[in-house]
Amino acid sequence: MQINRMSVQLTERMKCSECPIRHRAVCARCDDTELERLEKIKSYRSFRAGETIIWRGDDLHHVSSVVSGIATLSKTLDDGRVQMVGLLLPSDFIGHPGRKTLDFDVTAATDVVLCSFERKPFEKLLVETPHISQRLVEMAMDELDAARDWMVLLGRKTAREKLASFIQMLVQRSHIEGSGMQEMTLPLTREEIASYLGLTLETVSRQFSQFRKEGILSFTDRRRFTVADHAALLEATGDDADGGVII
Amino acid sequence: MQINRMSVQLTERMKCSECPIRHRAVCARCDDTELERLEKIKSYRSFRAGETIIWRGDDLHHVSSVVSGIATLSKTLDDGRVQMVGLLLPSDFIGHPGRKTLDFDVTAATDVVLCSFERKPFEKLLVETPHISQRLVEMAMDELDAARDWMVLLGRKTAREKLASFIQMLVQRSHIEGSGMQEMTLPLTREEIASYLGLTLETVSRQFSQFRKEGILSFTDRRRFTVADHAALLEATGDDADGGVII
DNA sequence: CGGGCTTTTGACGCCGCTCAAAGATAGTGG
DNA sequence: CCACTATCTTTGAGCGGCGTCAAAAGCCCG
Repeated sequence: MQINRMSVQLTERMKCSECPIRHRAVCARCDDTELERLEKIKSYRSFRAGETIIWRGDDLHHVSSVVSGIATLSKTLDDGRVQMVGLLLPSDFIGHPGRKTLDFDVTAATDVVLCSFERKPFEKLLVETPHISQRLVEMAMDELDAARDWMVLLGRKTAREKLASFIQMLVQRSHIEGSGMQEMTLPLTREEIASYLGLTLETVSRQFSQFRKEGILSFTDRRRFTVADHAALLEATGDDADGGVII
Repeated sequence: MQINRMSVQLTERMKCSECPIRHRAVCARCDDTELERLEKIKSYRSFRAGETIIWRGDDLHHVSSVVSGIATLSKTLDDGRVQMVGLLLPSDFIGHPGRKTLDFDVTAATDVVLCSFERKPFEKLLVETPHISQRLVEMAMDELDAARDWMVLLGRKTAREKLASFIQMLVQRSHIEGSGMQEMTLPLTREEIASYLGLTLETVSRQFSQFRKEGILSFTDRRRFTVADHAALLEATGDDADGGVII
């Protein structure tokens, strides 16, 4: 765990029309006029890996889209048990229209760049421009679907199935066309993966070792690996042939 | 489990303005004009306890609000393991704007009455009347919050904590003012509760017995009970003093 | 009264947690 | 550039909570 300094850095201005997440983020359906209004209240903010972006209960001054990097949402029980409740990838949205705090911590797992909007003006826009709330419904519904797949994983899957499902999700996500064995990098530590899967870090480590022994995964490094036997990985997820999608 | 006959029954017409869920359902923010448009495409449908309302993958002809009763959302793995992924109470919404199927089964846990809208016209309305999509965002966000609390329960809580949290949720929900020990009725069987909590029905039963032995719950019947020691129940949830809200 | 559910309770075993220690890696400062 | 330290990861040993299997008891409805 790294020290959480307030080292927010402003990134140079970028035109929405040139934004890499333009077509998938909350602004996806906006027309030029709406985009102009968004431009006025937006700013880019950067966070280093390990930094906390938002603490549970903090007053939210911004709502944001993830432009690059990976952030985690997590909840902590009184006695210190932690459960990750969300994984934010580029284009995902942070914020809860109608409320001014979040009930979980948001942390940068890797270096992260956010496109942030001031909350108040954004909520005004939300009422006035249907394209944004329509897109927000879609995104919230998709996230609900993902949350439900995740609940099946947490409630019913074995440690082996959980880890296989997690890796399969990573593969599907980074698999931007062009099959074949490409090297993958784990965006999370063993402890974070354990927190994601409702396991302990020791169990996660043991299951990784097991997959390595079985020739399903091949590690070059503790963070970098390739899927050597994709069929076996799918088999290990416990899902239907297709491999249930998680997020 | 009961046989799932297609015994959908039409309920007599009711004016939206007199609807018991008028102020909390998807139509909460609608003005009279919008309500009139909704009236034209709405119909009431009733289901008996145990009936399946929608099968995973079925073409959706309607989207609906629960008017009365309790419905469950559940997912089944290949080998038969089942995880409940949602519990629908009056005013909750069934449907996924932009898709024509659901990825889970919807089942009536008790007798259920739905207020259903034809899907196509509803989606048209969604684009044209911002009040509906705004309300839908709110509801989806609330459900996401609930799903996240649920993930903590599934991933990190013990059997005892899970059951205590479940009962605490029931108490909070039915506790419509007027404290004191009021008798509660479990809306689900042991098996359904187990499916909700990521446990087996035997473990649920054992934990109920344990709470009875400890004098925390007092049963008059296997479905009816009162909370005899509310402080101890809260203590057993594993949450903060307030008792984390689930859904 | 009898048959089918639901629920309870017991016996037992295993998966994953806990505790512990050593190994690998990266970052820091001399 | 290397030693030192902090962090992350691996691996082992042991145990306990919860799942599995089994049987009996309670309850509802015909």
